[in-house]
Amino acid sequence: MKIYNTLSKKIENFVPKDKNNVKMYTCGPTVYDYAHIGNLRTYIFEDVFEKTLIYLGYKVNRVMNITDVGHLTSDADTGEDKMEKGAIRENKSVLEIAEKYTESFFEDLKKLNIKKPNIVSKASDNIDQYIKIIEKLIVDDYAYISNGNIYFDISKASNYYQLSNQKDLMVGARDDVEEDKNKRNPFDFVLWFTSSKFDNHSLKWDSPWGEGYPGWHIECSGICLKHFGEYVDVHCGAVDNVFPHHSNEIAQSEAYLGHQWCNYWVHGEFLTDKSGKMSKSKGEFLTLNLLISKGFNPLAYRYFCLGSHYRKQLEFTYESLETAQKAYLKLLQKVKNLSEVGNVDREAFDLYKDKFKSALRDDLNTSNALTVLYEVLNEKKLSDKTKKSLILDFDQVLSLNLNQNNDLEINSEIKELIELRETYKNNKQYDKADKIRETLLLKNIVIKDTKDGPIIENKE
RNA sequence: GGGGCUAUAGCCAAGUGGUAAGGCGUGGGACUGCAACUCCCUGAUCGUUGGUUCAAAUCCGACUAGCCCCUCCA
Repeated sequence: MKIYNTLSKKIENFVPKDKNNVKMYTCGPTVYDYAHIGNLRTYIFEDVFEKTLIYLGYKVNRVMNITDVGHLTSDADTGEDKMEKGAIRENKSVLEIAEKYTESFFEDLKKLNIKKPNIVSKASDNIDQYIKIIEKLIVDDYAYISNGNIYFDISKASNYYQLSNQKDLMVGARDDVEEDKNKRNPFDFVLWFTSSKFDNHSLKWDSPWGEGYPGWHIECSGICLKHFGEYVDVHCGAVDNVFPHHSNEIAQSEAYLGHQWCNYWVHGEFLTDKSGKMSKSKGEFLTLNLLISKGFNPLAYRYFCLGSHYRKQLEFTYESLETAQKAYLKLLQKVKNLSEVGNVDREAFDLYKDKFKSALRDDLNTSNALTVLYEVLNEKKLSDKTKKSLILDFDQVLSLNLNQNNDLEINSEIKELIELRETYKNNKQYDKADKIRETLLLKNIVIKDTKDGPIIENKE
């Protein structure tokens, strides 16, 4: 398949190092608060990516980290730990915070039909691994100690600019970030914090450099190296990770390994709103549960994301989500209406499956993939059976629950009501007939009059 | 200040040199007691402006607008 590689800034052929086995690393959440739907967009994209690879015949081994320590708002001495901040906010321990939001994160993934990665690893479970890496980096002179903290020395990494081409660092581009005076070079980043920074930090571990905790970037490198060894095929995240997070990961990992490490870097774009990037501190904090409480189907949000391209910013408005939901429910309905009779036309099946594959193979063009789905649905020459098998096949990647059946249980009471309504209709007693329709609706049953008599359906 | 992205109908969006896919919505029609469902019909010359070319939404330049990153964020 073809995929855009941030490393080369080109669409490239994706070729794993080991034939059909793909090693995929995806940056996970920092679990200090609920995920907002912008965060979730990235996980939807990664899910589609993983499922596409599987659909195309690859075996995918995927690792994701859960950041429960070390993610600071700044390296400077005033920088706060996000986890610690969350704990204070909710008057809970850091561990409780981590547990609570990890759980809610995976609940969100489940609602969006996102497959859980094979391996999920907590940052705090891999301290030994970070220490091992940092020790070697110090020995090899890639890292130095300053004011108790260990920093990676960027001047030693010749490959540092390959990912972001970032050459001019504007220190303190954000007002709320202060410069870390302990660094030799502003690009240097922390590998290990010691107690010199925060005496009251609740999570700390022994290390050769004193009690402390790891920096944010070493966490992903550590977990990735631990599970995948010397090479990883593809590393994903959102665009804001390109610099500094992923640039730093490359620097430290390749310094540690002594050779090139990851061939493909794939990044998802942001979900924005009218004012720009979606964030937890600005504007409405849009969680998946909030959307659900407003009557949206989580999979309508997935459909909304699928309609766009992962490398394009997508602006969220309630209007467009409503449009997506309407289209999604309509799609479900149409698939539901397909009958199971007839045979599958193998030739047509293969033809459309190829089309669908081509769309995905083309840098995950999900929008075109959906178009193929509609093409199948609207093609008059195809039997319902063929359509249904194709659509269910596509749904392995799309994961839109298109396989819902319309198997509604009709008990005798309902049957009688329907028959009674027919009688009223025939007698033109429409007010009574409509009353029955309302009664059934209260039981979540929708009745529709067709040429062949009334049919009933579950209310969506 | 440095780095990068985007700009196609009301909305989402495909398109990577040969005279604009698809979805939603809108309007009209068929069906219906009404409604819903379903079906049919219905719209844009592609931010602006130069240029390259027989031919450009597609390539090049300028401009305009918006967004992102530069140690919180997916």
